[in-house]
Amino acid sequence: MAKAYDVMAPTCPSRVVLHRIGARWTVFVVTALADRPLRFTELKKHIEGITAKVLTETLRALEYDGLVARVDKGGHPPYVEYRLTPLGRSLLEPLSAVREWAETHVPQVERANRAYDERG
Amino acid sequence: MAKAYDVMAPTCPSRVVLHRIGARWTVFVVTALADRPLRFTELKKHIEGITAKVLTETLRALEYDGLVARVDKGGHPPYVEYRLTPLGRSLLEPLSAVREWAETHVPQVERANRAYDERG
DNA sequence: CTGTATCCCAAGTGATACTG
DNA sequence: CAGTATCACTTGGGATACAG
Repeated sequence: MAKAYDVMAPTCPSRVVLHRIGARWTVFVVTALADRPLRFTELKKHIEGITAKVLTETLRALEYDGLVARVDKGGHPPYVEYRLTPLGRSLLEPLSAVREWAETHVPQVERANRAYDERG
Repeated sequence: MAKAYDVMAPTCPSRVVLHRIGARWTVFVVTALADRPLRFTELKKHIEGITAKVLTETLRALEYDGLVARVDKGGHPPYVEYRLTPLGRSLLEPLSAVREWAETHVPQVERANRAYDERG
């Protein structure tokens, strides 16, 4: 029996999903929420360099896809926390593997870049 | 001792690497080359919907980063094949995990989308 | 604190046509 | 077969200011 979904097929919905989870900041947010829920500002501090606008967009997208839950606890000042859903948690391992690959293979990639440049 | 590289740091080179391997078509090319080397046209046929221009750009980027080797065997008509390097092969497992997650979780994501829409 | 609202820009992508 | 060359276009992303 054939696979139900195949990213190699141009109209397969899995391409949409793959594109979503491959969005620039997804891996950062999911990684940051791995251990515990975080509030908006905590997330922003954790993911250095992200702007409020982009963080908001990323969180909305993840919420839309059911990867992150937004929990509004109300009060003044507002208290909102974000946590991984079970679905989001299931993505943690694959994404962490990619993130770790990036962190551990910087030297090899840089070496390859230099080699390529020297060859012309 | 602290990690040598940390994607959460805004200037860390691992962010560049992560961005590169997160490029739209990287996962497709790496996946396609998992089992055997492929020629340009074979790759293009395999990854349905990719254009020659984008495939070329993706292959050049992967070559630059040392993930893919371009082997020109000459002749007429030209015979060029692309194969994963050991470095590229080491990326295969992480990327396949992400691709498989996308392929297996389409229903859950679609359900979350509907739920979100119904809530408003 | 938790966001929105604008505006702007560069990069990425895609369609099409062409070449060695 | 294995690409290049253009061009048009969209989208994502960043800066900044503001609001409930």
